[in-house]
Amino acid sequence: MSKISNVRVRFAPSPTGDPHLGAMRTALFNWAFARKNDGKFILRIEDTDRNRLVPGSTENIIEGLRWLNLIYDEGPEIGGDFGPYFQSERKEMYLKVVNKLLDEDKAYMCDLSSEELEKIRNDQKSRGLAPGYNGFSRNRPREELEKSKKDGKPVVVRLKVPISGSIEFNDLKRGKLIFDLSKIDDFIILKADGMPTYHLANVVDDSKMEISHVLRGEEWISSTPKHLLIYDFINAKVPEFIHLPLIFGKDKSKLSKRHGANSIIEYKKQGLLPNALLNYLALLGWSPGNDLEFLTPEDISKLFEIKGLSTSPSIFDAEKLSWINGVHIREMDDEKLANIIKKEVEANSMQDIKYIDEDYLKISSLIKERIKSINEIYPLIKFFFDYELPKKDLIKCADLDNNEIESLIKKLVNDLRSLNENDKYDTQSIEELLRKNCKEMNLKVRDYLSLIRNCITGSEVSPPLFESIEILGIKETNSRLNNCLNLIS
RNA sequence: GCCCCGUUAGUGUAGCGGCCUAACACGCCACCCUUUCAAGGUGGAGAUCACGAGUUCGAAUCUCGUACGGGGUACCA
Repeated sequence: MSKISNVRVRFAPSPTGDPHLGAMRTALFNWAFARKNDGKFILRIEDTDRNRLVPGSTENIIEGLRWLNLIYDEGPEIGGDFGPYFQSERKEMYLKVVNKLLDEDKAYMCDLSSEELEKIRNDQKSRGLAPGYNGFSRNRPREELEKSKKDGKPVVVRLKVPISGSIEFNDLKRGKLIFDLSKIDDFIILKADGMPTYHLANVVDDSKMEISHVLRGEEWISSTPKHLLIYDFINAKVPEFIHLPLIFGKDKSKLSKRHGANSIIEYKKQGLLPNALLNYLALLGWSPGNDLEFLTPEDISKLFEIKGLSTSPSIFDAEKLSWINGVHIREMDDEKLANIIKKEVEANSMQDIKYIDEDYLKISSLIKERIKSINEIYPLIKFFFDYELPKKDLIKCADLDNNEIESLIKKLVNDLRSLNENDKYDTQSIEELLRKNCKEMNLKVRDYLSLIRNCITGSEVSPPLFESIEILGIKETNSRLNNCLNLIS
């Protein structure tokens, strides 16, 4: 596929809460589309609603994008040629546009209050009519409205939407979409507090920032005719539109806290790898067109096509996310995983760390196929660092009594000690020793080894035993075995 | 209510008029491997492609209708 030239796309969230999955997937697709076509990816903060603004959420959005490594070329803290990138800092531009619209009679002021509007709508509903603005101020003289404003009445500016006709656009994925203008109200473009509404600010900015393609959520489809109207009224070039399907929870309702984590900050805390989240998100509503499932961010940015997008909403599946996180962990280099493990140990262990890098490398290869998230690392290898004696009833072996178990462990301790004296021991010699002892006692491998495992790790589940003993060292292993001896004698 | 979008196994997707008695992946079940747990391997259950008409020699694929789901209808985005 040839590249599209001069691509400029944007991710334009409102700072009204933590960045959620759906928003991040929109960001991902925008990012991928930009990268694919050697275009620019822009972050713009749409903070025109001062009431819903949540302090800190802009920072969270930025942190989220950073964590996911969705690097933007222009944005709030890094600037760019089309700034500022906070809508609240672009008020003058909107005002200029609005005034021009007013002068050209393409917009008009209205002094109806929210309460009055509400009353009108309720009245319409009760009479079985479609609720909406009734055009109250559409033909009133401008001076009258200017006076209202001077008198301190809340005055908004509305767009003069044509009474009839239709407007259409071509969604790059969904095809031609046609809307009847008579169904569209004279909607508000400038609020009484002097802030623009989304519709106005969004169009002005996309135009001024020379956005070429708008990839946004499906919830915007029905607003698109409004945007088209504004583009037309201000004589601006219309970008291409691609509407992305929504993401739902298991019960087909909008994704929320009830469905598990929704904020991507929470996913970070849950031990997810950013690349795995990206991989999963990419597969929700998009497909490279074949059976490929393991995708790195680079793969996504190379393979991304509008054609591969889906048009129907998808349901978020935490289990598949978890699975793909496991795949990404397994695909990771041992060195990289070893570093992560080290950090997890530093964060969790009470003891002094007594292992060298080589040990971490070994641990890494032992556990990489046993974990599906970073948070599972420490519980699995805790016994290396913070040993807890097993419960008494874990010191058992087939139907042997305590005396037999005691002599069995004593023998092992002795044998291990002499193995240690011979110096060089490794996984193989440890394995040979244990298997030999097991055979001599006529025990099932399974029974014998689980006794030893329980003693040494304090748990019935652990990474492979022989390797674990090697890493632990024979001295430490024997000390633990002796502790268990005390427990049953 | 009105406007708009959508509908392939429980979930995500593939399919783009004949290769479809519908494929892959997650999940589920069984078996194999195996020192536990995993991972891996093999196999299985699970979809009359929402339903009904039509176009066509032929439809999951094209058209229309219905049902269902969702979105919008705010001085929210």
